[in-house]
Formats: sequence, structure tokens, C-alpha cells
Amino acid sequence: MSTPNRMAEIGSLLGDPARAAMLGTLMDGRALTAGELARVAGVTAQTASGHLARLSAANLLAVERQGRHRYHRLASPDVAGLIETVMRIAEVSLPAPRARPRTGPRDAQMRLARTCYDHLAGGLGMAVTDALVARGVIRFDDGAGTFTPTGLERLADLGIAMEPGPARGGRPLCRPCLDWSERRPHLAGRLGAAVCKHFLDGNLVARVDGSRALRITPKGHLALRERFGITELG
Amino acid sequence: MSTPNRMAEIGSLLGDPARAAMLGTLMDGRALTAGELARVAGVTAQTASGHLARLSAANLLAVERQGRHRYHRLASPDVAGLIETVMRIAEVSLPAPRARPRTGPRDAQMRLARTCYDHLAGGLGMAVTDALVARGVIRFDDGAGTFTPTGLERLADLGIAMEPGPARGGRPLCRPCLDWSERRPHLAGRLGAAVCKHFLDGNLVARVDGSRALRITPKGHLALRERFGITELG
DNA sequence: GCGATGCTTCGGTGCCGGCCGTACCGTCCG
DNA sequence: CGGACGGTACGGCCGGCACCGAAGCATCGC
Repeated sequence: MSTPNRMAEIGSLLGDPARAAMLGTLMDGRALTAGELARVAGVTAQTASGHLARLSAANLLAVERQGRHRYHRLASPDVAGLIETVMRIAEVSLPAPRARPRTGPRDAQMRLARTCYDHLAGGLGMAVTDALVARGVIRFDDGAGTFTPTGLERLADLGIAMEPGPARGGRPLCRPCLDWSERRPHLAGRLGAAVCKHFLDGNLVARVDGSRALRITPKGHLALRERFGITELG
Repeated sequence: MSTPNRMAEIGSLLGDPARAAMLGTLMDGRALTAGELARVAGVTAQTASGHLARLSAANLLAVERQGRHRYHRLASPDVAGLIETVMRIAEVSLPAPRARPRTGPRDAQMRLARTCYDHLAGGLGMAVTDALVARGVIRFDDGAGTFTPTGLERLADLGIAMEPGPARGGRPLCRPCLDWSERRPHLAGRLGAAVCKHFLDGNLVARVDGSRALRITPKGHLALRERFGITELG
């Protein structure tokens, strides 16, 4: 099979509204059951099952059987990156749908703070990224990021634990990820995942219902102000 | 229109073999006529015309009218990045087609040296990137790249002119771009474009027929050895 | 065992869209 | 002007696939 055909295969997988909805939902990095995904896609269980089988066959999804449930999640950060890229291009290049895109409260919440696979995105993601730059943990210019030599200890000062060492599994430590809503790069990679985990584990943010959006807790607001020097988002 | 639907729209545009072939061909950064694109896609002119109209309507392509010709090119480096990303994921995650992918001489040429929109890729792209790192022009780690403070003069030592200054049009100076065949990041961004231009203008490489592949000229081999310290590719 | 639940497989229907033949429009050239 | 050429609009054909209903498996709980 030629390369263009392989690309077309991936494209057509992303090109169905039901599958796109499922993939978008899985962008929060969690694993969901076929039934949940059927609901978000607005199709019946048997239709969803077919979609999920195709996505898994193409190794875009990974499944874990657990009892009578099948948990589906994105197969890798690379796949998450692909989806984020497509979303960004869609946002940028597709002509505006119609007048104002009438952003609902849900959209506003998403833009303010959300997860992007396993790291922070949206206004919160940008602010945290900027704070880490300001505190000398990472450098972030030219749309590219690097961990500074002293980054690890400064990170520890912020209360975030992070194992040093080379990238495992080829996953970069500090990767830039172009933000879908902000259109500037935010922090991704292993460091981004660690930061996000710190925020979730420390109850600084909480997941909003079943979406990618995050709600910043009172404790989180305090920490952002005291430790990160962030007073305003977005 | 919701975000998943916008993503699906992009996906379905990439998801047709004929359109995928056209986009793949345009990855060399040049502008081609509708007739040429029809030929590479293996469809008639009227079919190609419809495809191109749809791609342009979605702002994935830009057209320039010139006499009775219409030249089509990728709308932006972002679109090129999107396509490269999809190709890479397709290569990595799609199950192997059948036994050995029987790479033809054409494929070998592509893997050795090619353009990726407007910068160098393949074995040559990796080698040049590594050489620039070794010579202290750029730093490239963690899958991210930055221009060093002394990079500009060291670049001039290599005979490559480059305007300094901030990114114009928001395009980063030194961006990493994950190589489709090598699966490591190579140099992209404005610097990558300048390097590629230097290689083409200086006749160090020449385009191979109508593909993205590049042939390294004798002069190019000499320059690679003498100036870049590159003796072996890939 | 039996039912309930979660998921998949199968069969059939309907629609979207890719494709081409034909015809039409604009540009270049003799 | 008239023909050649590149490109575009229209109409009809047809294959693929998204969808659902019904039925078939697996697993859990009683």
C-alpha cells in the first residue's frame, strides 16, 4: 500500500462525525467503555462497536478488557498529538461556520482549562507554561521547549516531583504542543504529564462531568496565586 | 458546528485516496496545476477539479491564477505539518500491509533525501540537523529545538545567509518536525527553509522528476563532506 | 440455573460522495 | 475569428459505508 493511501486510511477514520466525537472525548486521556462512547457519539451501541473495532484495528485506540466492560483509550500520546493537530488546523483554516460561533458556557470552560491527553491546556495550560518559563524550569521559544539544567530542583521547589533521566519509550521530556484554543504552544511531554498529575492528585483542579474541561478548585486558585504567581487566566 | 464535526470535515478531506495523493505530492512545497495533480491522483481532470475546489474551500490549499493555468499549493506550513503528522502516524500505527513493504528504488530515494514542504527531510535532513547541532548552530533535544545565541555567525561560517529577528507571520525560526521516515525530529521552521533554499540554490541537491525526492549532486557530496562533515547518510 | 447487562456479529436499507461523459467557460495563439 | 487547451459545472451511475433491528456471546448477580 502506498503512503498516500495509508494517509487516506487514517484520514477517513478521523473523517466520520461519530468517530471524531469519540476520539475527541478520549482526548482527556481516560479510558471509556463502548457504551459511554456510543452515547457521546449519538449512535447505537452496535454502530459504536463497529467504529471502535476499526479504530483499534488501525492502532489508534487500545482496549483493555475488564470483566464485561471494554475500556477504550487513545493508543499513545502520538495519537493524541495527531488529533490535537487536526483540531487546530480545523479551527484555523475551516471557514467560520456562521456569524458568531456562539460559544456556550461549556466551551468557555473548555477554553479556560482542560486536559490535552495527559497534560494541561487552555488558559490554565498557557499560564502554567508561562510560569514555569518565568521560574526558569523550562525555556520556551521559537515554538520549542527545553528543560533547563536547574529545572529539576526549581520544579521541586514548586512541589512537583519528577524523575530525571532520559526519555523512556522515546517520549520527550519537555515537548511543545500547540494549543487548540490559544494557538500558542503549551507544555506537553513527560514533564507536562507530571505537572498535570500534580494538579489532579493535589486536587488543584477537578474534572468536569464527562468532558475534557477542568474546574479550578479553591485550593487550586490559592496554589496558582501563591506558588505560581498566576492571578488571571486566558 | 461543533469541534468534533470540524475535525471530521478535515479528516474526510484527507480521507480520500485521490486527495491524499494530491496533498502528498504538494508536500514538496511547489505549486502544481490541476492537470498535473489529476495525473498523480489517477483521476480525470473534472474529478480533480472538484477535489481541488473542496480543498481550497477548506483553506488547505491556496490557488494562484496565472493565464489559463491555476497553480495549487499548500496553504501554509501548518497544513504541511498536518500532513506530515498524519503520514507519520499512518506509518507507525497502521498494521504492516503485507510481509515486507517491498520498498522500491523510488522509496529508497525518498528516504535518503527529500523535501518536507520547504525544508530538508529523510537521511539528509537528519544528517544536516545533526551537523548543525554539532556545530553549535542549534540545540536539539527533548524533541525540541532552539537557535543558539551564536548560531547566526556559525551559520554564516557554513555559507548560509539568514535574516535574524523575530518570527514573521508567527512562524517560528527553528522548529522541530518529526521525520516521517526517520521518526526523529529534523530541522524545520524559517531556519529549515533557509537551509533547504541554500542547498537548492547552490545546486547541492536537485529535485528528482516530479516527486519530493532529492538527488545529491557531486558538488553537494563535496560540500557535505567538507563543510558539514557528513560522510554517510541514513 | 436464569435474567440482566455490556458488547459484538449479521443482514438489510438508505444515503452520501467519488467517478466519468458531456457540455460549457476562459485564455492563448495563429 | 476559430481552433486548441486548461479548467469548471451538470447529470447520472454505482460502490462503499454509516446506521439500525435482531440475534448471538460473554460476564455478573441473584
